[in-house]
Amino acid sequence: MSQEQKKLVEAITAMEDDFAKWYTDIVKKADLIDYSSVKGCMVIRPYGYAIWENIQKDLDRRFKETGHENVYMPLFIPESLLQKEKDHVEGFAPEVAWVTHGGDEKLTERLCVRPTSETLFCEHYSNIIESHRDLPKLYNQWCNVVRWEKTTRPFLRSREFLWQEGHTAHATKQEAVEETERMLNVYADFCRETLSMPVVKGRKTESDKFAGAKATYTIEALMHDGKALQAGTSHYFGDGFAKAFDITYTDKDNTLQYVHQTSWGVTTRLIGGMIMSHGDNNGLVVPPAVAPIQVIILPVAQHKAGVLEKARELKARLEKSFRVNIDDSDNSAGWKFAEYEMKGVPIRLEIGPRDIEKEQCVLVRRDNREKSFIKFSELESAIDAMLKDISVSLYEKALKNQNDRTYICHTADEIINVLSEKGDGFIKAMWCESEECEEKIKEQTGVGSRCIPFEQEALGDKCVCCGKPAKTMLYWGKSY
RNA sequence: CGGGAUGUGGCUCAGUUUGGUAGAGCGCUUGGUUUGGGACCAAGAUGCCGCAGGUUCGAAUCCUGUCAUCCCGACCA
Repeated sequence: MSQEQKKLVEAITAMEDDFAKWYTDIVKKADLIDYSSVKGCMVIRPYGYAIWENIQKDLDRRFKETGHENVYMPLFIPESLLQKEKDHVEGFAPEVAWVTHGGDEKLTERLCVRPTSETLFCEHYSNIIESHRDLPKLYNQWCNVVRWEKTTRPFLRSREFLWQEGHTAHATKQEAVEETERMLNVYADFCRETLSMPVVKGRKTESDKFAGAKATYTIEALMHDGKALQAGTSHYFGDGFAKAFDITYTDKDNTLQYVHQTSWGVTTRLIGGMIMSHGDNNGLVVPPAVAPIQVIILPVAQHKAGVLEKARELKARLEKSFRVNIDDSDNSAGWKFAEYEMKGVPIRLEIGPRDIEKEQCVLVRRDNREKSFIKFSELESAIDAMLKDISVSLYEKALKNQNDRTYICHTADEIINVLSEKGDGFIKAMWCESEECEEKIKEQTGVGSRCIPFEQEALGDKCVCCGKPAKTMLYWGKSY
C-alpha cells in the first residue's frame, strides 16, 4: 500500500463530506469512548473521562462558590413516588427503565432506575424542611441517570449518561426564580470561559418545557454543521412539586407555606458539544481548560545524545504549572504529530538536537498550527500566554460560526429558502406565541423552536407563520 | 418506532451472488536499521466469521429469530 493510500485509510472522514461520520470517527479515534454490548451505553475511556473530570472540577467549584452542597440520592425510585407529580411522570414514563425482580423474587412494587431525581429530592426535602430557618436548601448531586432512548449517539444521546443535577428549595417564588437564572448564568459562563463555547440564553416555549416545570431556561449552542445543541437547562418549579410532595415550612408568622423549587443540570453531552464546536478535519481540538494534556512533549531524534534527558527535564519543570505529558515511544515523529493532533492536545512541544544547541524549543498550537521558537528561559510564560490565547481564539472562531450561521427570516418561505441556500443554522424570527404556529413551522420548514432568547430584538411585528401581530422573537433550528 | 446499510484476528475490509480446509493491508511481538509531518527490513503470534436455532454429508456463505453499530425519518431532552 502506498503512502497516499495509507493516509486515506487512516484519515477521519472530512466534516464537510459527512458530519455525522466525522463525529463518530473522532470519538472513537481520539480514544474518548468504546462501544459496549448494551445499546446506548458506552465505555468512557481514560482520555474521555479525564475531560469529564476537568469539566466536573470547574463546575463543582462554581457550584460551591454559589453556596451549593453535594449529596447523593438512591439509584432507584419506587413507582408510587415517581407518580406523585402528574406532569412529571407523564413526561418521563415512556423512557424509564424498570427493575421488577430482586434475584428470583418479583418485587411487590417495581422500581424505576432514575431518569432524573426530582422525586427523590422532594421526598427527602419533605422530611428535612420544617422552618424558614431550614431554607434555602441548595443541593447538587453528581451521578448517572438512565433514559431508554430509541436512537443513541455517543455523548449526545445515550441511555445511561453522567450529569449533575442541582435541586433547590426556597422560601419565596422570587428567590427560586433568581436561583434558576443564577444557575443558567453559571452554565453560560462556564461554556464561554472553560469550553470556549458561545451559547444563546433563553427560555423554552410552553410545549418544550421540562415535565413538571413552570418555566425552563436553556443555553443553546450552534455546532459546526449548523445544528443546535441544548447544552444545559435550568428549571423553575414554583410550588407544584412542593404541593405534590407536601414540602412545607413554618414561616416567621407561624403559618405553613409551600417551598418554591428549582432544578438544573448539565451532562456529558457537553463533551459532544465541545467536539462539534471546535473539532476539525485533523481531529479533536480540546479547549485548554479541560484538556487532560495541555502540552505534549515530543522529543525529535530522541536517540541522539542529550535529547531525551532534556525532554524529561522540561517535563519535570513544566509539570509544576501545566498538565504535561511526554511521548518517548519509538513511533516516528510524523506519527506522533498526527496522533496528538487527533487527540486535540492544545500545544505540542518539539525538542531536538538543533533546538538544544540554541537553548530553545518549538511550540506548535493545535488550533491554527502556528509554530514558534521559544527560549527555555521563557517557556512557562509563553505556554501560559498561548493557552489563554487558544482559549480566546476558539471562542471567537465558534462565535463567528454562530453569527455567520444565524439568519433573520420573516416568513416560512424565507426560512425554507435560507435553509436550502445556506444550510442549517439559527433562524431568528418573530412569533405570535401560539403553539399552533410553532408546530406548523416545524412541519413546513423542518426547524423547531430552540428558545425565546433573553436578548430580544424587534425584527418586525408579524408572526413568521400566521402573519398576525407578534412581539416575541424566537430562535429556531434543527437540533441534536 | 418506520426505512436503509453493516457485523469476518486489535483496526479497515475482501470472501456470501453460485455452500466444499478462513484471506489481505494496517496494528501487535522479537531483532536490526531509522527518526524535524503518519519510516524500513526480517522472523513470528493472533479467528467457533455478532449470538441462537434450522436446512445440509458439509454453512462465514442459504433460512428463521435475536442483539449491536451507523445513516435517514418520527419521537424525546
